[in-house]
Amino acid sequence: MADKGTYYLTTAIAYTSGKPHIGNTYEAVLADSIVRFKRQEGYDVRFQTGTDEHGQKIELKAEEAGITPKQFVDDVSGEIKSIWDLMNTSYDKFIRTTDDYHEKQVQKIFKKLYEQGDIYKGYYEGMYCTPCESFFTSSQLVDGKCPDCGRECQPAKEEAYFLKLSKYTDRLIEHINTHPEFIQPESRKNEMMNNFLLPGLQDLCVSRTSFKWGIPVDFDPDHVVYVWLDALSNYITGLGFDLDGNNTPENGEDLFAKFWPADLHLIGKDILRFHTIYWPIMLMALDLPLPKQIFGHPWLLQGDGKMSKSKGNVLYADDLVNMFGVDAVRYFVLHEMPFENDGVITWELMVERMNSDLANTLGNLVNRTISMTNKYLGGVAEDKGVTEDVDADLKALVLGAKDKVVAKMDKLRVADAITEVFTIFKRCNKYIDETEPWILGKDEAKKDRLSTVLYNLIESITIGASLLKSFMPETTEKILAQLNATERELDDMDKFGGYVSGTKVTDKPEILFMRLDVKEVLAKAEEIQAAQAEANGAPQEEEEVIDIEAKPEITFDDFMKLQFQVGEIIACEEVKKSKKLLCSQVKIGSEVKQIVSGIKQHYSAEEMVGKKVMVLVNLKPAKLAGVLSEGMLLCAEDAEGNLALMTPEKKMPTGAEIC
RNA sequence: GGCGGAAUAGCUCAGUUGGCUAGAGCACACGGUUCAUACCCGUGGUGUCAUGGGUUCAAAUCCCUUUUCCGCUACCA
Repeated sequence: MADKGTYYLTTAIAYTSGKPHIGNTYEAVLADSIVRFKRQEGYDVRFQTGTDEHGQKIELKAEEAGITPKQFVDDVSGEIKSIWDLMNTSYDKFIRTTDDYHEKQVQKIFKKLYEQGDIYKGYYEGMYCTPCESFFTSSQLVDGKCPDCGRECQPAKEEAYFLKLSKYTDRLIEHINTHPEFIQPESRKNEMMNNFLLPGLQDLCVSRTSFKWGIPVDFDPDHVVYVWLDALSNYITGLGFDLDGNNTPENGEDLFAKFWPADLHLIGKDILRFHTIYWPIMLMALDLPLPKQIFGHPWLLQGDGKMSKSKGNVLYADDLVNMFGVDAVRYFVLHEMPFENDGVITWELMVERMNSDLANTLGNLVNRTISMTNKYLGGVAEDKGVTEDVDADLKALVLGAKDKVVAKMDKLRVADAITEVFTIFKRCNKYIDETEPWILGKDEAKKDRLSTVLYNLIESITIGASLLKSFMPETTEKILAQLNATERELDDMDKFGGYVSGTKVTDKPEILFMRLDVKEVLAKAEEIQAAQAEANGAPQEEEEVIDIEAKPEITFDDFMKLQFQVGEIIACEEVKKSKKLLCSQVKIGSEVKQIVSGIKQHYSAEEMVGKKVMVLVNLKPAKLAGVLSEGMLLCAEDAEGNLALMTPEKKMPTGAEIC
């Protein structure tokens, strides 16, 4: 096999705040199928994945669980690794951002950038929510309030270190413009350019003092390194990179020298900005070469309703594998994912693909071929050279498949590549109909033709199964074992006839993929959902309790300053410019007030009309999204941010005082 | 609000620089077949290619109107 050079691929490192669902798992499988194919093509491959383990969220989760952050991330990282293993991903390196060599290099990088003036100390200004201990930008606020808890935020500032981005912006724009393949899919390029690069970048905050669970800034111990400088560096620290040039070799090899720059960073489309702007600038500041390509893949979404842990309808890889098997799940996530748009996953769609593609087209083909070989030829198909016109068409298609798959994979069109492989199997099924072996089998004079036909089939399936290896490695093995064939190298796929004539196939063909009944699968899925809901949401449903931060005590006089009345909503419309606001005309006594509320996601304008609600009447009028609001509709809010309007429990006239 | 993208068969989508009767898969119907996991093969669409207009010998493909959906909008990992 030709030596094609090196190929270094990374996935994003998974955040260890909880068990990854099938959407996260997809990325690992996609990456795996790409690197497996590269290996098949003859590249010297390095495949790195891992976990991102720092941050405030983890500190809080660990505290909730009553364990140390390290214990917490050890558990979750282990779970993620075991899912990656379950999915048969062939990573060479599983990095953790709590690994000591990583932490050490991040500290060195931080210090160097500080010393050369690319990182400076300043103040991080923003809106601060005291109970949540979180900073937000003004654009993140919802109606001027904390997006997490809905309470007022105060302008505040915190000492922080910043990475200067402006210095490298022009170079980055130049790089992006001269390397059209750098950002994939290309449509994302515009978003980065128009929203960030061209208007000018704000400097990036790279340290925090508000929590401790992070890599300490060694020369300023009040600070921990914040998120991206830590997380993104994994791509080089995982190769043994050392800032002073003393790279740590692995098995005697300097991997950084060998594999950097990366050929592909495979990430979700939501973190493209960090990989196409901040990471390249960090590398420029370190005077290191930029990765060759960054591909922001689309998401795999749940079909029926939003994924929610409390509903118990989150799909996890292990549940799917239990139901369908590893390769079927791999096939599904790879096949169902279009290139630029999000894909959909449901139990029904899984069953459909499983039955029609895997059981019917592929599994049944292998099965019928082997059973005919046994039935008519005692399990031994020989190439007797008795050909007919139909053979040429079959051979042409089978031999042409490799180049098509290669072309698709070069463009990272993995779903299309799999489809190309399956055209082989479909063509084989047609070939059986064209040649009708069961008729040949009845005529002793046609035995040589029959043998040739079955040989052609076995040879075609051998090639098809070998091409399938990157996507469904276990299936490839099973098929080849049943045919007693050896795997065909990619370079040998331009010749027909590699299968050793006269080999005996298995006399006990195993079913590769069992057909499934949709109803049975859905019934089992419901059991899984119920179990999940019980594990995650049951206590909440029984009796959910919410504790909120206590506000300072007020006097009765303070309370009496507030005027609450029953109001009737007589008209309501959406505020056009806003995603969250509804504008209501509220009749309070004989007066009508206009009130804007952030409840569009919970109530439609139509259903608002006619409701009697609790209104804070003497609130100072304010403009929300340019619309005047003369009061406030009061709502109860649960932990997930769902709102419920307060309405009088008995019939009350509009204008009635609430006291 | 700003920038960008998309609207094609019941469903999911292909349609390269404008050019032969607009395609694939799934689903559905009918026919064939029986080696096989009730499987496989064949046949079947009058689709206003979202809308209205324009450029052209020729437009799903280029330009403009309108409508609807979607993405991004900065420090969230």
